Amino acid sequence: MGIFERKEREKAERRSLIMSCAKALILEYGVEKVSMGDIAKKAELSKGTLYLYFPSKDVLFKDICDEAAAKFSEYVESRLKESMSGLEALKQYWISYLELYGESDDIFLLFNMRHFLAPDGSFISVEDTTWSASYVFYYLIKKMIEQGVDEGLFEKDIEPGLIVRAIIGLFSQAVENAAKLPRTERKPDLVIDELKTVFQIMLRGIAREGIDRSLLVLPNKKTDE
Amino acid sequence: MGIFERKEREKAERRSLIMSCAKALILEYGVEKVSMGDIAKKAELSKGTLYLYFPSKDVLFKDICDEAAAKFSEYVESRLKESMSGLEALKQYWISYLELYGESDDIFLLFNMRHFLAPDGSFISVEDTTWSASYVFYYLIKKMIEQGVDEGLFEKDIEPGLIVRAIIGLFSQAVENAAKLPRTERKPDLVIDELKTVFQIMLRGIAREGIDRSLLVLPNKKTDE
Amino acid sequence: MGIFERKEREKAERRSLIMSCAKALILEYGVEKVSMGDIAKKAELSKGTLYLYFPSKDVLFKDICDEAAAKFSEYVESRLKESMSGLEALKQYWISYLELYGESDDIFLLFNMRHFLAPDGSFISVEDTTWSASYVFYYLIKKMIEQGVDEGLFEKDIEPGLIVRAIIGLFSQAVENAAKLPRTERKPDLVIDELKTVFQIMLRGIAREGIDRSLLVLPNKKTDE
Amino acid sequence: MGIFERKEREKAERRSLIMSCAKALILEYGVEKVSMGDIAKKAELSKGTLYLYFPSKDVLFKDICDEAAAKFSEYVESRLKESMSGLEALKQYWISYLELYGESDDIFLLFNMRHFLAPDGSFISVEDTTWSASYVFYYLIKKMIEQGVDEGLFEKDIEPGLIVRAIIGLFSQAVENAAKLPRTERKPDLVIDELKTVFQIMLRGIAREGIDRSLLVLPNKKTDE
DNA sequence: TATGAATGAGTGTTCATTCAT
DNA sequence: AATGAATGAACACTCATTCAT
Repeated sequence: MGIFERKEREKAERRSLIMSCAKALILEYGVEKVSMGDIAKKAELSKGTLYLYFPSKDVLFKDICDEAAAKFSEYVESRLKESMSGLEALKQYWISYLELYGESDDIFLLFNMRHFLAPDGSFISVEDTTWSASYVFYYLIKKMIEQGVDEGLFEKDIEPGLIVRAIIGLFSQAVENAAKLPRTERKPDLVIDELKTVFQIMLRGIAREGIDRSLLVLPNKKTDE
Repeated sequence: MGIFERKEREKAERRSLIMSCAKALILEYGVEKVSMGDIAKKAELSKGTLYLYFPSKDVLFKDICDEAAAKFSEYVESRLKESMSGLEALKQYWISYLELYGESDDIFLLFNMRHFLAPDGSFISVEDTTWSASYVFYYLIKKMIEQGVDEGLFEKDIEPGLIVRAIIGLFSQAVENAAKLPRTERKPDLVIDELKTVFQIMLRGIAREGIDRSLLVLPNKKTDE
Repeated sequence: MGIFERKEREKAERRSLIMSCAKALILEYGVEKVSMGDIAKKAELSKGTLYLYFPSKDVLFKDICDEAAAKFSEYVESRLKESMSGLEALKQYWISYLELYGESDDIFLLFNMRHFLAPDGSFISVEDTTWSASYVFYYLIKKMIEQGVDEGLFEKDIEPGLIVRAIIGLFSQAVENAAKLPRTERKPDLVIDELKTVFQIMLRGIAREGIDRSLLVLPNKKTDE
Repeated sequence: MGIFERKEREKAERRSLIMSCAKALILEYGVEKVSMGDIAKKAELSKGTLYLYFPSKDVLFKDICDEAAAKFSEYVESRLKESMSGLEALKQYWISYLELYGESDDIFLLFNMRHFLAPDGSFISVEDTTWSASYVFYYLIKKMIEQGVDEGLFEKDIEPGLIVRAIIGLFSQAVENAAKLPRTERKPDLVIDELKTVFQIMLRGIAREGIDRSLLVLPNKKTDE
């Protein structure tokens, strides 16, 4: 009975090895430039073996994307509390982003690969099958905004879905642009600053008239409130 | 004396034919997927002929992009008046967008191809050489926003460059996502609505506190003042 | 009656223009790198026009080669006198070579293009149809050597044809190698020196035993005897 | 334990198959005319497969050349003895040439491909990096000649390097010209005879005055000394 | 006669995918 | 399960030659 489990575990490990090698290469060279051969070499496996774990390059890349999305979702969700207001949740989302951005490259992949993997219009409808994990992610933010609306912080007539898509889009862009630079030239702080500013502008833009803007200021690393 | 002109015209027409076939294919399948062979087939020309009009694929694509950008720039600029306030100019920009969006696909391409042509981080710096016509375009909006700041409409501490990049980014996304849909499923009105909403939110977000939001409402097709 | 002649003359001039443009390009870039398009551009003619004067690229190149050979042959022949001994004739050949080498590039082409144009073994048999002018050229030297044999200067049992081919081959190589260098780096004097040395060695090698080697020394620019 | 070796052997065989197909085509049609497609077809492999064994056309051709040069060098070197005089060594070189010429086509390629691989003037300087194996080959002969000079057989004032280049050049030509003929019409004996004569003439030409020419006669197949 | 736009087979090279082992 | 050799279609680009004008 132990043998089967070990096999399963080893299989999962291989799968995971392939994915992490692929991720490393994508981050180094960009999605378009990475070939199955490159991944195989990096993973010290044969090209054929890759196809034992993933039916195609597209699926491999999609899975990477999903995993990153799931990881981020979990990260955020684990830090949310029932008692939080919509705004607090959004701020926590931002902090999670900041933290994960510093810690791991997954956040990069999550947004960087969107164009490769979402060929059917995520701006118009993220609600589709290919996003799977991202789906959860999308709803997470959407719920925060809806809660904000309920709590009277945001305008009643906004479409939360649309806002989420815009936000995700802006985040994606920041990452993509950063990713296009040679790794050494990336200035994470600059990207983060820009993102923060734009995020804040979005929040202000959807806030009810008369809301005190100082409430909408995003924290820098830890909520200092 | 007419013969030379006719030849010139025919040449220009072929050039234009190639460009429009390329555009159609790009809109249908995305920049990355379109090959010179595809374009040749669509234009019912030989591959070799393409190279009579464009020295390389890159130049062809760049020309398409420049043309679209130039067209839009001109369109907007021709409708701007010295006397306009920053806000009025921005509204006029929006109207031009609306009108051109209905008329031609160029606006699609303009944004859709950004990734192909600006491989060095336009979010961080749109100010690069490869954008040429887009360069003008970028500064156009930037000036409008700066004027708005001067006129006391927008917050003094915003970075206009950053805002422009965010706006351009959002527009690009909308277009890209629309472009990814099978042509038949595209709902232009939906895209326009989304865009309008997001644009308005951005404007609200950068507006000085206390500014009457009804001033920032974008027109639907004609300025209703 | 003048009209026909003028036309003929103009035709010949065009032909000649094309050839000289082609020659210039061959000398600059090497035979393999020159295309019909390049030649047309240099001659300020259309590609089509080239085909009015030459049925194919091969023929054009062959004609260039023949012309150069003819020119050299004439040059040498015009300087030969009935009264000359075989050795004197050979020395005169060498002088002609030297002089033409300094004056014009034809000598370059003559040998440089051999490989392009003589795909049927000139070492084994120069006596073939494609060489035409070179044919004369070949026999010229052959006769000199034969005369040298008759005069008791060279060994009786040598095969003059073979010797000629070897000599031509060595000259060709020198030119080819010089031609491969960027024009600026060519050191004509070096090539000439090498050639002279090798030519002398060949003469010594075929001279009868006991012949005074000082007789076989080639002049430097003018026979100083 | 045999499986790895078999794989290796098969791999080497394929590599060798590709090389020999390429060689056959080069000999049949000339270096310039042979494309990767041709080679693939001849080897009954796909074009892609060729790139499994050689990273580029240039490398494939260079490898062929190197191999031929190495083979010949080895062949000659293995037959040389410390005790040999310069002249004996040169005769042994000639015998090796004769023997290998009869046995394999490599000798053909060695010289035939010179133009492809030494684009920077081997007559002027064979001493360049691209020759690799040929480099050894060149120095081999040079040393023989230098030894001959030391032993008082050859003139003191000759430049051995120049002589080697001339000799190599003549050998190349013989091969090239032979190669240009349709295979059926090649008369190896004729070529060999011509070459022998020319080689002997060169030797006589550099021999000190008064040296007995009968010493310089090259053997026909076996040293008859 | 002269043009030059058009052709189309050709070049070397890459890579996702398959399959016999 | 794992391999990696083999494939073949795809890529951007070139150029000698033709032909309607």
